[in-house]
Amino acid sequence: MKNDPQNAGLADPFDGLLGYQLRRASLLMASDLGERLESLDLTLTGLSVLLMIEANPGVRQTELSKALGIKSANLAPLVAAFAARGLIDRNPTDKRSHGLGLTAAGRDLARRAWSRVRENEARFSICVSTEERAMLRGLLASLRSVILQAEVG
Amino acid sequence: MKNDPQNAGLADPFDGLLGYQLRRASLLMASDLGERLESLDLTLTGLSVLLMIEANPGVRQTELSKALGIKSANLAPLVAAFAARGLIDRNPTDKRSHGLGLTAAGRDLARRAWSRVRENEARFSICVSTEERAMLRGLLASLRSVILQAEVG
DNA sequence: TATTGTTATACTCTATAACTATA
DNA sequence: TATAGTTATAGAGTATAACAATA
Repeated sequence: MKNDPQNAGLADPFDGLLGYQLRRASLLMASDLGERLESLDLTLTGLSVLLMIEANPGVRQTELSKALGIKSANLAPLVAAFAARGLIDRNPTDKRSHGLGLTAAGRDLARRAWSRVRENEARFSICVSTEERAMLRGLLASLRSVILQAEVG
Repeated sequence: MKNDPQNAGLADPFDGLLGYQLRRASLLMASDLGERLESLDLTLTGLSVLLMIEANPGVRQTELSKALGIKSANLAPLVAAFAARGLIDRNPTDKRSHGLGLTAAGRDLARRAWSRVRENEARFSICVSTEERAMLRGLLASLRSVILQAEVG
């Protein structure tokens, strides 16, 4: 595992902070998954794009951009690179947008990527009971509701 | 809040994944805190450096680098910039290393930064009961033990 | 020889602004 | 006018390699 911080002997002033605890846990799992994806030539962001297209065939880049929290300006080169690798195809909807879908090669890569994702989940899921997992999902939903509330109100 | 993903109408293939849930929650809180720190001219990384020095006066850069998971090559310019802003001083220990400490200006900035951190925690902590927070801390500890076990064994 | 700190450099991710073409 | 996609560019963060000074 790359870059796991070790607080050997130092006081950790962030230990009680929710945001810091989330960040540490998130970075640990992301680092492990990132390593598992290297041999597939996929980054975490690339993975999210690939699997989101797989789950939503015909999706447009603007929709993808909103769903993944990636600026459309940053999504463009990712999609272009996937197209260049023969992983996705673009079927025109109107003359300014395309519906994205996976090619056979793209579906095959997605299948192998899912396998790595399951390995990653399995490695860490032994730490988390079913109840804890449900709690996490509830926490995330609560966090997002706080945001939506602030933006609308 | 910048870049909060909105899965409007799209299937979310990652919804059940622990790593993805952690990532989403972590990025939400980090984004909020990052905005609160802008007016103090602090990034999240800069904050962690400042507060770690505050909690560990006399710490050397190598120790700081290990504790925060920042390469010493990347810590050097951060520390230099803080010194240039008059926030930290460097007291020589031997002739190749210095003990880092906060100046009066640094302590004042740390005080204001802590206030922003508490605002950030308060905004989201209404989502999390004391029991949930304890579970989260336990989860993080479990995750890290999985890593240490794999590295040693 | 190993350690501490530094410089140089490159790559990824993310952000804004400006642009083209189309609706 | 607004939308879809793209290009250019800049700022963080992080990675490795090479280096000087010191232990």
